[in-house]
Amino acid sequence: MSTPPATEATADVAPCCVLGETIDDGLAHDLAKVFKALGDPTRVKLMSLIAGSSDGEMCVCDLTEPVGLSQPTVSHHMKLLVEAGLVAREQRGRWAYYRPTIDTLAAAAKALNA
Amino acid sequence: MSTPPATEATADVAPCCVLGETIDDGLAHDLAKVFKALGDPTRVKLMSLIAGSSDGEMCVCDLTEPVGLSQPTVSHHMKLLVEAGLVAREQRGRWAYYRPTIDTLAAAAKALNA
DNA sequence: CTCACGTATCGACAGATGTCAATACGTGAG
DNA sequence: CTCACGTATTGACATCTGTCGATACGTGAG
Repeated sequence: MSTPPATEATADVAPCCVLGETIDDGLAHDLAKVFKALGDPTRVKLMSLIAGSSDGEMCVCDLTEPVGLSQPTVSHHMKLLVEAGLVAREQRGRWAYYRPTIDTLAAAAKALNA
Repeated sequence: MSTPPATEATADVAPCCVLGETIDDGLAHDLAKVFKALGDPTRVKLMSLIAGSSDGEMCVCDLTEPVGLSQPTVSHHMKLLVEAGLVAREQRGRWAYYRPTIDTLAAAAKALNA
């Protein structure tokens, strides 16, 4: 990426959006990052799988089969979800466990209802 | 696209998503379509502009300047938002007015909390 | 009808994105 | 330490996406 060195990592949606006020460039960028992370059917499925799991968390090894993609690809998608702040990653032993951060999506959606 | 000829036009999010149940391919596709439409800072701004306007609706001519893009580009973005079911288009005279359909986003977000 | 004007479509192009195979990294077991 | 195994990174490639200029389409004014 020609990534602007700024900002980054777990874009946290920001406070609000008063009626009649237009959101600024930075907020628009952060919101878009969250929505873009969910703008792929595979990642939607991943989110659904994790959210719907009995423990509320899953490791990569459990996710590759349901979505039918290679391990590196799933790992890539999970990284995007983490960077968007939609899931949290926790390393336990050799496994990486992911759990949803549902508030992020709710906050992003709320910011647009304005 | 190698687009499946099926489905299409104003993807309407679908009913639900019970806890413990994984969403199917079609629903994942529809949800992704909605989120992808908001996965661009320009479109986030456009949504915000329209939602925040006093009349609750705006025409393309009022949108080009705030986002600083050409008319064809704005028209293109609006088309995507319409196809995602996030805004409704109404032609009145020579102008095309757009108004938000906020329920679409709320329903999509809800489907993921599952 | 003809014209002006707001909007949509087309063609083109640079850059982003999803995917994989190959490989590197980290951690627990022996 | 060494090895096996789960995960992440890299490099490559086809496709998708955002943007523009040029142009076509539709509608109200004259």
